[in-house]
Amino acid sequence: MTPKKKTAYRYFSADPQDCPYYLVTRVSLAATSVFKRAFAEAGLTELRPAYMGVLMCLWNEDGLKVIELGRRAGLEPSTMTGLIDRMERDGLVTRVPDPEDRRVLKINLTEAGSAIKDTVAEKVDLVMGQVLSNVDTDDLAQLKDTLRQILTNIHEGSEDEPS
Amino acid sequence: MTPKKKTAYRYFSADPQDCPYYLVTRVSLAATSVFKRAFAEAGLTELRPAYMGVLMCLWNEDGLKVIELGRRAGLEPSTMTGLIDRMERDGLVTRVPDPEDRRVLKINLTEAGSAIKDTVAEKVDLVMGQVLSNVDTDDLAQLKDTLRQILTNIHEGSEDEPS
DNA sequence: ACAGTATATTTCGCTTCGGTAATATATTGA
DNA sequence: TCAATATATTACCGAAGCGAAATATACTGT
Repeated sequence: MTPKKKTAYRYFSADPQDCPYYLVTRVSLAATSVFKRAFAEAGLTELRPAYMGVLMCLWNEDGLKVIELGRRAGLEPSTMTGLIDRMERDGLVTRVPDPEDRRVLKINLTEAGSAIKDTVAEKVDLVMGQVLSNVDTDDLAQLKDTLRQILTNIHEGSEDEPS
Repeated sequence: MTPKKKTAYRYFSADPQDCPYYLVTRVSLAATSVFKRAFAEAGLTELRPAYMGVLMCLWNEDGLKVIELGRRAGLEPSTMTGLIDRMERDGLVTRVPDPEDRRVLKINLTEAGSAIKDTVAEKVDLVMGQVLSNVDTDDLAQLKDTLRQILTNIHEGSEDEPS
């Protein structure tokens, strides 16, 4: 009946709203924008969205080295350099040489970096609450599970597979 | 019993794996990386992940103006300029002045830009299939719904609300 | 001891994105 | 007609990220 099978793409769609990649990217960028504005409005001029990941790691455990911070925040070492540069410039962290291993620099919170913790935590929680309004608990849990599954897929796919 | 109520954050968590913002951002960047490598391996050296949104719009309807492309791809006009610059440099599109309105430039696909459609569609479908393996249809639909809801929340929140 | 390898960090170049301001053209109202 | 306003695009700047290569230090086996 069908002389030539029509190419049936499962994921390729002309409608961006139907493309998971488009949606994920858009949400990521839009959320970043929201955080940026929220911080500015709260007078947290020294705080940028990208700092959050690093700060949350350091509030939990101060003095981590660059690589470890990158691992926890999901960023490449080369990305960390610029990020730490800006955070240092903005007075949130300092680089402290490690006497035990002269290759490593430990990243330490400054007074200011420690002090803003509660303010930031409140603001982040508030923003997340707005962004996630009308998303019930189950759907949120489901969202996180699916995203984690996708990350697993990607990491497995990029591993060296033996012959 | 509890003399001072402990601050119970609903979303603020020290564990990135539990933070929706972290997960969404990570998936977006990781997926971009996968596309980049896949295109390189397929010999599509002139194609970068960011081009996909624009190309998909143009394959659907050629000759759109910059602003309209940006609206459909979810990008600011100022972002479009550099993107179109690179796409033009890489031989995928051209800027054509619109005689009806001398402010606008219509973006047209080149021969090369049209020609790669099928190759790209196949590759994208393949990559998406790998990235979304172990994610069943319902979960994927749920994921998209939730992400769309979040985008709606963000856009509503940033609208000018009357006094 | 030392050559080879591994690890930590940086440097450099590039992409991708947003925000603000400038420029050019259209449109509209008085 | 012409001033005010609106729209389309670009220019410029900074942030944020990746990847390859360079540099410095540490470790390991012989």
